[in-house]
Amino acid sequence: MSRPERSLQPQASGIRLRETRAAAIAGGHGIAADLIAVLVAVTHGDPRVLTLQDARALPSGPFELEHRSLQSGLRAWVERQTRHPLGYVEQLYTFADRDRGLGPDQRFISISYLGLTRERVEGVDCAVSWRSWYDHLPWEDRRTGIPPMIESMLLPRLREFAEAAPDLATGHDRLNRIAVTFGLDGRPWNEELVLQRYELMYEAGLIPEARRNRPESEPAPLAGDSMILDHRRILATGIARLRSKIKYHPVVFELMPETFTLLQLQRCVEALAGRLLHKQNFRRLIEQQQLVEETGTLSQETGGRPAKLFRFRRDILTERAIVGTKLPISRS
Amino acid sequence: MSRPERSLQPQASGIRLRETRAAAIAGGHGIAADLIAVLVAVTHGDPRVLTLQDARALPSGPFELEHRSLQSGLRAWVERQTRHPLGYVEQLYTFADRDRGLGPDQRFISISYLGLTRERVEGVDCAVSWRSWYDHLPWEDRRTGIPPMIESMLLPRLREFAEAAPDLATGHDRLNRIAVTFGLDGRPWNEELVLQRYELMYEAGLIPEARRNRPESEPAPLAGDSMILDHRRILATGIARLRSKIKYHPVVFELMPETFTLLQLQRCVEALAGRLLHKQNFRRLIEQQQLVEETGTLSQETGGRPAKLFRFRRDILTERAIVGTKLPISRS
DNA sequence: GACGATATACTCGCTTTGAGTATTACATCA
DNA sequence: TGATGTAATACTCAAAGCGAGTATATCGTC
Repeated sequence: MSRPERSLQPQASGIRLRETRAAAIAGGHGIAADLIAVLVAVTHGDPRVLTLQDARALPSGPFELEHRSLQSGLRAWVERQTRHPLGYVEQLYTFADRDRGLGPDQRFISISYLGLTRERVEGVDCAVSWRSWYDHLPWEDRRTGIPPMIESMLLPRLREFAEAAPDLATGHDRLNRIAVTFGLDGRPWNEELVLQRYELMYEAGLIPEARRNRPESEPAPLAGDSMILDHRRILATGIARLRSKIKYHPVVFELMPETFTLLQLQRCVEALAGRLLHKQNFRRLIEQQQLVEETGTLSQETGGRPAKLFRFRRDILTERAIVGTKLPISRS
Repeated sequence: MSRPERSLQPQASGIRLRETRAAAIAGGHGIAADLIAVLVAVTHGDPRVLTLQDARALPSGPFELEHRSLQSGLRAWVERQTRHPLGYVEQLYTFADRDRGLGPDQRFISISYLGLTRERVEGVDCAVSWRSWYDHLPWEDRRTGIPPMIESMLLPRLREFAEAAPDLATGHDRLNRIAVTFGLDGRPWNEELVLQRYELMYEAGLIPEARRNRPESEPAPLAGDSMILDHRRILATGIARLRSKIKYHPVVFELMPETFTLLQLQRCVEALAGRLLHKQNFRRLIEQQQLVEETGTLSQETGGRPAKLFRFRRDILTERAIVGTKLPISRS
């Protein structure tokens, strides 16, 4: 693929960039808007996210006056700079916490987006790369069992945090949050609690980003590769949203090639959810929802019996609105 | 209750306010941030929303530099001006469409929030009032059956819109959207599609707000009371979010008094969902989820057999994280 | 032609859910 | 005082959904 016109962000740190832009804002009442993207692809069974600055940052860019809307502004610079067709795009969250700004007179509003695409092999700037999101949040991947680092490292540190509580009630509360978010004491693991787990660890000081103004020379991050500012938090928000979304809306197909086998589809969902699925029941679910249709051809690359190739039935998106009711609605 | 220090918005139109604020922004690159709130309460079985300017606007205010964060900014001015304790607050969506601004050099970013509270009888400015949200979106209330205005007015106008399509494919697509969003031809009604219905009607020209620069003297709104700018759209977004949320998170209780009967709780959910529920199954659902506990006292005000009074088990919020899985997760 | 690997089909029991009927307990009024 | 209206609560039952399998088919490879 061709080289982008300019790199997504200068090699200088994100902080530096912000200073430059802040200076461009006139007068005392400065508010500037940033767009931040969590761009996701699944390749070789790995959920990946597009990063910059050697995996230290998510792509971000200014929202400018000439943009028609936030979403079109995002599409504009992502597609221009990565030459990626951006399929599904969804707004995540808008932040404007005081500590994101630079001083009392400047303020950054950051609007984050989740985007789904397919990874392309590109000859882009090597600072731009696709990374497994589990590099940044390793405790979220339970496909090969519970990661040992949870028991060996996270939980001891989290329990210390609970014990260091100022009073008994807070301590109990912390222990309870640990147990709920990490599925302890017989509680089920809930893969959607990505943000809750991140926040708990942030409070417990396990996230290096939490310690402000720390010198660059400090020891390596405790748990997972860290990122600048709150980018890892935004990543966690994106993962949480996606893990929840795949359950009631057929967005997985945005991440799949045109045709695929059911096992490939399953592996993709497993990559996102961070846990393994029951094969036969997964097939039943997909088939009864009529989300896919056979192409008529077979894939020989399976190693065993050839698998039927399927394609997503795009018309299903308009045909019915897939939402689940949990209310006992009266039909009479 | 005491009078607020100043009214939520000056009596001049919202547009006027924006001009004033825009002028306060220096230079050519002006971005200003607005906070807009959809404040919901349920009173006497009616879902209500706090409005200003004789129900023509939602409360909104500027996001200022001294605010700690967006959410605290919102809480600050809502609680100060309405003296309402704001329980549950959730971010809805951030807009910055070009036609929301005033010129090529100014831009408004609007961050909208959903807030749940309980209505209070207040001696406030009479321009501030609680209104049934069905005044603005009457087609959304199906508790007493399908509103006649759908068949008599909306559908004919929507079909006209479909027929006026530039080509056959677009026409088919429009008919399909009408059928899906309004549950025609045997399709089920889906109460969550509030925004989709609104947008369809907006495109069809059934929403007076869609026609810009129309003189104030024009005929009354076609369907539901209109609001300034895109406030009705934001209201629709809030309703949609809430209708979806009540199904997997116990937020209804934010709208209930301390103690309540199960029928009162049901009526509240029905008000939000815009449809009736099956009484016995509703009770079963509430009880098996252990969301409530008996207070031990009875309510005599039921008309028939006295009903047990319940209270929400607040501890459930931390005790478990209520989320539903739809993935066939393997347990072995 | 056995073996390993994967795909696909089919089964079975348990739980959940939709849609009832039956019974209980109050207020009101003839 | 007991018939009547109204609402609360208990209980039933069938169908659908879901978790967890077993069984069989079809390839490549040795």
